[in-house]
Amino acid sequence: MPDPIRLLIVDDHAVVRKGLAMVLRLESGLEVVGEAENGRVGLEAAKNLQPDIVLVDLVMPEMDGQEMALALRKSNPQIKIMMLTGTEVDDRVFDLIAAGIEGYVLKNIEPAELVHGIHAVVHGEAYLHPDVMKKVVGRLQPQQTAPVSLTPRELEILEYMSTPNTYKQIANKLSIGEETVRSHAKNILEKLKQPNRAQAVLAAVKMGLIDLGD
Amino acid sequence: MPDPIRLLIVDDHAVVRKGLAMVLRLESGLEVVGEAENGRVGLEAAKNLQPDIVLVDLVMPEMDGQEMALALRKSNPQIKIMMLTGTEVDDRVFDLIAAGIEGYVLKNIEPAELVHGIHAVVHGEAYLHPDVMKKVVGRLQPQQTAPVSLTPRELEILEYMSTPNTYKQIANKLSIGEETVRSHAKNILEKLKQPNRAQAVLAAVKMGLIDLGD
DNA sequence: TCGCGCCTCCCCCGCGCGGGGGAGGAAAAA
DNA sequence: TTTTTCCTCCCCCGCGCGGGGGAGGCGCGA
Repeated sequence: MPDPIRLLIVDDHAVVRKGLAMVLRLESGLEVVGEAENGRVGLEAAKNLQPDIVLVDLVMPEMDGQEMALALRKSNPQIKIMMLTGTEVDDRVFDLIAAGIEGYVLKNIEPAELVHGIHAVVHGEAYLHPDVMKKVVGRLQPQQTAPVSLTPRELEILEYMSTPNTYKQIANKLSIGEETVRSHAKNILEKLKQPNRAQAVLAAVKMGLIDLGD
Repeated sequence: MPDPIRLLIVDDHAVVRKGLAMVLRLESGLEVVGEAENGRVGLEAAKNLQPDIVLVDLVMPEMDGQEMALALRKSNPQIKIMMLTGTEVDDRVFDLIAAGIEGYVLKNIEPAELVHGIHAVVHGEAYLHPDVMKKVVGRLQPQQTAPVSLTPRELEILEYMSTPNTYKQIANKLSIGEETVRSHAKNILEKLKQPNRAQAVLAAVKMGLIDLGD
């Protein structure tokens, strides 16, 4: 039997905190080494206790889960973080994921599933609640609802607009006149309601019309 | 007890296909309604059998899993798709996710976990194998390795450069001279090796220096 | 003390680009 | 057949921007 996973619970609701601790203490392989009632206290506790993982409630007074997570990630990046939140999936999940937070679960999760997630996160995996994952995956998928309708030619021009090519160069590559390209570009800017080429390309990326291609 | 989930298995290796079918048949709530040995046959079978979900091997002769998945998604979008693949996570996972494939598991998955994933997918959730999810999440995370070193001020200017603001407007917002902004911009373009503002912003997004913010 | 990086500001030049028009032809829809 | 959409091409104008210089002040580390 390996060393138990040392975890810290940070939640402003005592009943939730205690309940969570009680449930998790029943699990072999887990050791609740501390509790905290807000982000500020939790941050200090994490630094002192050096747990393997911190369960943090997202909404808290004084210092919320997001703030704490970002601060903790900065000061002690080796400590894993699992975010807890209510039933609705907050949009901040994307900021948190972008910041490298490994776990994100809703409070309606089954204890067994939470334990599973804790193990996954401690072992270096990412664990997202199904609802969260769905949302994240959905974000990855291009919006199939295209509020803007670009013609095939315009879409083609738009892709070239995301390259360093000038309109003249684009024209040459497509074997059409520069004025034609400029004409398409004007229509594209109007359709996308963007003031210039740079913004149009950015907007197009957001809309999934074109991709970065890495 | 609700109606069992009707599933179709598509894999070119008979032993894998049969084994999978046998294991899944043991599960109550699941009904293996068909098997196919490649994408072309599988596609026809799916259209005829109208299963709830199709388990598709990614690598197959004649028509591979990706082709089949895309074709099936087009013809019968209500049929869920779960992709099976070897141990390594293929880069095509991103294309598949982008195409709206709901599931993606590796063949080393535990049967119980697979059953769990099947249920999840049929119920409208997305199910990705932990390794796959890790890779996907990793893609979402900005690269922390910054090969280019911009000064704090330059980074600030760069963020403004991703907005419709002109240099003069940026200058006003920062309460500095327009020439100063232009000067920073010139340095930024040089450091990023980008020919113009649009490319610089795109490159910055790719490098994770700035985010789209949606 | 002497650099060196950073922030600040200035000049000139040329051109790419956005915005305002218009026009013709081909193909698809009405 | 008429109308509409799309692609093609043209004009003018103003200005934002990229590229080439230079310069002064400030703080920090050598």
